Amino acid sequence: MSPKVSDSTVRRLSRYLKILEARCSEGAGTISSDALATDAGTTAAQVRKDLSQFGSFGKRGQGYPLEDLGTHLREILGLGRPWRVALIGAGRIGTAILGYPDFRRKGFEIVVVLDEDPDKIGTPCCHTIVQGAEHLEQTLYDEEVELAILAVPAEVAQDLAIRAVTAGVRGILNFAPVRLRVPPHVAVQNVDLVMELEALAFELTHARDDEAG
Amino acid sequence: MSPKVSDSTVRRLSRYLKILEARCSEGAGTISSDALATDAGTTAAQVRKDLSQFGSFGKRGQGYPLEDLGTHLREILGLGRPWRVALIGAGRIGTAILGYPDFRRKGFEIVVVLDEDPDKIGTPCCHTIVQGAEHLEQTLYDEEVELAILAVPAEVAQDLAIRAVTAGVRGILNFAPVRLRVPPHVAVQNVDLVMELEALAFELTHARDDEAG
DNA sequence: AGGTGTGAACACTTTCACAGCA
DNA sequence: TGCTGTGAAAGTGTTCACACCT
Repeated sequence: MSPKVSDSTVRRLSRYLKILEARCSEGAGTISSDALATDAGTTAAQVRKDLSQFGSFGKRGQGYPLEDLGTHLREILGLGRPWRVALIGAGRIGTAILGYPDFRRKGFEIVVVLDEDPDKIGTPCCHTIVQGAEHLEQTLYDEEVELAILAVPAEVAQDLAIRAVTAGVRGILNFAPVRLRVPPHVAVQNVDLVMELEALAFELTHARDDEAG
Repeated sequence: MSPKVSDSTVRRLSRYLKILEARCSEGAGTISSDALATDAGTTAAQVRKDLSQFGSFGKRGQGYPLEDLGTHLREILGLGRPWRVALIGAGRIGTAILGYPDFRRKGFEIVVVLDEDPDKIGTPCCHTIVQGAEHLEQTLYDEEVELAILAVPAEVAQDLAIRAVTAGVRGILNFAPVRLRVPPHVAVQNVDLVMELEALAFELTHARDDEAG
């Protein structure tokens, strides 16, 4: 039933859903693959291929029912139920993330915030109180945390990742610029800002060449 | 001379460079494609293919000279010279970025910080003073800014992006969850944290299926 | 032997084109 | 007629295998 879905497809599904939600609030009832493609910055054929991997959600001659497709996409992406998330590291990036309202809106509930800094422990931080990291395993296990956001210095990232996995975490969003070594059943997504800037630098440096030809 | 380089290749080059720099400080003189691959989480053949697109940097039977390859990679990625960067938006994410020391280390100098909040304007913020956004175009032009980091609410992102482009910016690192419409010569890299979490949710939701078969 | 550089094979993704249903 | 769903074609990225240099 699930014949491997590529990462790029998943990213696009995510984008489609956002577009649907925007249109839904405008009250339209249906959307064509062409319109979706334009908004998402891809092609109509791509949209149809992506969606057809999971079922036939459209009506020929009409397009896709907005609300219906939205529900399906949420189900496909695994957003049909809330996810319990731990934020590990309440430094600059960590607190920035905590203030981000979109997470909760999409069903990602940050139920634990951990930090090693004694000054931060006990501090209220956006609905939650910062806890120490000594009992990380127990806390994450008790709170039934499934996802962890790792916003800690590179030196301690690997250690904390393993401890989180021990506590039952199966997915990690990693902001530390290191390649985490985790068991195969654990999913990791890396966010490396320096790498993104380097990609920009590369593109701009080689722009002249591309234009020629 | 430059026959299109894929985005994944650029990301890997970035990783290779980081590994080289780490090894360089340990004082080793040479590294094999196999060792580089292991550290980078890819294959030896992939490493050689990636590098061979830009030249022959290795010595058969020995491997790649550490320092030499590092210099080449920096040159390839466009890190041979510093980049002047503007941070647009000094909110939570903006200030988190500003505190990130790795940017400067890699040659990305944040020379301007802009925000619309009157309370923030004039405030010192990590070596820089926050300026108002009214004269964005003039300021960015005067400071010869080439890259912009957009850390503002989604509603104003598109407008500020265009204004930055008008001021001569050719690359944008965008944190707002919107698809920016910019002229074709402008490079955009998006960082959408909700999307990353959704990718994790998808993977975990479909994990059972994958293991079967 | 040891390890790079590279064409050829393979796998995966995107685009095309059109049959088929409303 | 309009737009979806999909096999087949084209395009892109990765892996293999081996010639070749030290």
